[in-house]
Order: sequence, then structure tokens, then C-alpha cells
Amino acid sequence: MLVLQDIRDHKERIIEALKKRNLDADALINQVIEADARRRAIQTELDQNRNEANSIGKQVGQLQREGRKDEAQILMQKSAALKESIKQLTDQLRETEEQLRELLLTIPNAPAALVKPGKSADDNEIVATWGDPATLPDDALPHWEIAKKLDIIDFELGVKVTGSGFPVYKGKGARLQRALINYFLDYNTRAGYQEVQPPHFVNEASGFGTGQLPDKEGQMYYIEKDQLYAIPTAEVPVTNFYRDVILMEGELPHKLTAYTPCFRREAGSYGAHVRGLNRLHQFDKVEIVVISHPERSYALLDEMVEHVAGLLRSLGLTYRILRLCGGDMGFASAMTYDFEVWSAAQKRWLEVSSVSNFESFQANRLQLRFKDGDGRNRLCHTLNGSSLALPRVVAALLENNFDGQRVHLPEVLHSYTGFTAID
RNA sequence: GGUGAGGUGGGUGAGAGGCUUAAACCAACAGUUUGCUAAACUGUCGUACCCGAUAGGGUACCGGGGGUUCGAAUCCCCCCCUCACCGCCA
Repeated sequence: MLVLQDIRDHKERIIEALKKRNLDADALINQVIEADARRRAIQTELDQNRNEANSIGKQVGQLQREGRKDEAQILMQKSAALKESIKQLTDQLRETEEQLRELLLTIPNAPAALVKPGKSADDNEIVATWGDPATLPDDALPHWEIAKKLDIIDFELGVKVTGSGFPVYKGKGARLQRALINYFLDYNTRAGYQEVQPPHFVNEASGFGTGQLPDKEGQMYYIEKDQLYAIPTAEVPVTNFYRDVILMEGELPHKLTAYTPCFRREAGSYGAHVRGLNRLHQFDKVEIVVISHPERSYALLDEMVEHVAGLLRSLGLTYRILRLCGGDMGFASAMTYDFEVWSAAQKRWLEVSSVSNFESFQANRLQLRFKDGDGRNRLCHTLNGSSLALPRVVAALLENNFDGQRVHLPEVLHSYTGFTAID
């Protein structure tokens, strides 16, 4: 949620930024300004009325103690009229506040200055590429066939016990999953991220805090009996650790990493692009979350991007980094970098990580603040990224490193897997 | 699942219709004193919003929502959460 004060102070700048998302920002922002002005007028009048009512109440008590019943009686009548007016104004205030809030909830984050305008993924900027797709096997098998051949992933068994999109990893495939998770966590903790194990279900307030609710309600699994959502990413529970928290300026930044399974309904996604490991209802991911001082968040974003890039290089995967255009960014993000690895068999790039700076957009909803040098409470900035999501990394590892007999694993994984190849 | 006890500022915790502007203590911060640290003393010390150029003034908030009353942290109703014990259980 955008900060109302910012809209008041920098109306034009915010409108221009939102236009990069192809929004009719003028109309939206003007509605906000208008509702805000209305709200303040009501509040001022209400406060005056209440002030009067309070002072009458005190006078009545005083008069009654002094035994001046008649005078007290007159004041009590006056109070009745005020009470009615207060009731009306309170209703109006609540209504206006609700309108304003609903309006603000529909407005996505304002893209940062570096973000280019654009309509779709075609307008994203490629900011870096590592490796060369042309050097990878030209006749590669798709990963689902390799996985079947080596008997390391059983999609049908998953369908039997649960449904499509819930694969079963077997033997060296299962061990590879565990190795990747451990390697990613170790890599992250070495860089100063504190490892945490959050719950895999969250309550409604948490879903709201990071912005999944109300926008993406249909994308999450919901357990009605206990009113809990299965997490779509560790971002949700971990960032919500900080809901309603006021940190000391000196303890920023907080850097956390967590492994969790992620659950996504992915309603309406079918076809060739979702075969195999490309899109699942349950998958494993190691996430990094950073709580930052507002003046440091973009430096930290760069640091996170370099961190993830280093991880991909260590795995020997050909990748590229995109800075998303305004039209392709998520609702809450001010700037997002996507990482894509090359899939040799599918001849396309697969997204394995998305690293974003949300600036104060989430912090405003979460009421996550820090106390600055002047003793003022200011909103933090929040950031997060995948480091990394497993399935597409596995897909690329299988396809790019298969020699017809076995899949050769990158050296960094050997000590984690206990073997150097899958055969 | 059963029974009971509770939710008050950063923490502990008093307050039981108007003398509350929420006591007191602890923590924190600033100052005085001081070789340094500590101690002592003095002062500051919740959040949000509104009015105001500033100084300052006002309103709301005692888990949440309703109600009674001229007036509610305090009385009534509903809900939520936490803790303890019992039962079950990895």
C-alpha cells in the first residue's frame, strides 16, 4: 500500500511512475486526494464535537458534586444533541476511511526511476547474461524424459496420491533435492543471512501483510476449518515476523533465509509450458528476506542480485538477468530483477529467481518501522528473492548436463549429494 | 477435546463509574557529578490522526466489536487470543 503522505507530497511524481505500469494513474490518484481531503474535514469537525462533549461531561460531574442539579440538567440536554451529531460524523468518518483504504489497496506500488515503461515480458531489459546457450547440447532430452529414464522423479505416483503438480522424487532425485536445499542454505548463511524455519501455514492477517490478500486469494490453498492458508512462498511467514514491529535503526538490516515447500493452486495453467517441473502445485524453495533502512535498500538489492548470480555461476548454469518493465512487475514491487536459466532441451529461458525491492509498500501494510536518530518511527524497506527455487534449477541441471547415460553434477554439490553423477 | 486463569505503555504491574493528564517500579535516552566505568541526582520518555508557519492545541486508543450512562480501562453482551492443568499424541 502506498503511503498516503507520499501521495499528498509527491502527487505528480507518483502519477508519472504509475503510468509505467499502463495505469490511468491521474484518475486514481485524484480520487485518493479527494477522499483524503473529505476525511480530514470530517475528522476536524468530529474532534471539535467530541471536545465539547467531554467538557460538558466534566462540568456535569462538577455541578452534581456541588448539588446544583438544575444547571446540570440543562447541560445534559445539550449533550444529547451533540451525541447525535457525533454519531453521524463517526459513521461518515468510518465510511470515508473505508473508501480511501479500498482505493489505496487497488493501487500497485510506484515503479522506481530505473524501471522502464512497458506492457509485457517483451519489454523487460536484459541487464546481464552469463554463459552461452549455444554451447549446450543441441539434441538434449527434456528433463521429464531424463527423469523417467533415470527413475528419479515419478509424476504419475504423485498424481495417484495427490494430483498433478505434486511430483514424487526418488533415490538420487530425492537426494539431489536435499543436497540443493542444504547447499543453498549454507551459501546464504555464509553471506550473513540468518537461517529460520517458519510455519508452512499462515493466518489471514499474514496473507494481508505481504499483499497476497486480497489480490491473490484464489492462488493459495486454504484450510477452511482452521482458517489457514498454505504458504505460496516463505516470504509470507518470514516477512510477517516483522508485522507491528519497531526496530532500532542500528540493528538494520535484518537478513534472513528460509527453506520451505511452496504451495500454489496455479488455477488455469495447462499445456506444454507446464510439463514436468516447469510449473508445480508444490515445490521447494530457499528464500532470502531483507529488512532495510530506506536509504540502503537499493544497495542491498544490488547485493542480493550479485548473491544470487554467484550461486547460479557456482552451479555452472547459463543464465540471464532481466530488469522487469513496469507492466510485468508484481503488484507490490518497486523494482524487480528476474533470473532465468537456459533449458537446453526446451530451448527457452526458465525463471528460477525473482529479487525485488518493495520499498515501503509492504512495510506500510505490516506497520514495520524503525526508530531513527530523532526518535521518530519511520517505515522500513522490505526486499526478498529466491535463492533459489528448486524445480527449474533441477530441470536445467538435468537437461544441460546429460550425456545420454548420466547427469553430471556440478562440483559444489558433490559433498552434499555423496555422488558426482546420476545414472 | 475438558477445566480454570488472564489480556493495561518497551517490560513488570496498580487502577473496580467523575480527583487518571493511566500510579509506581524497571528498562531506555539526555544532563549534572566524575581519571574511566559504575553509582547517585535531575529531567525526558506510548501510538495514530486533526488544526497550526512555529510555539502549541485537540481527538482517539487499556485484546477486538457492540451496548448502558451526561460521563466507561472500570458495568453488560458477543468474539478473538494467551497461559496453566487434565486427556490424547510425534
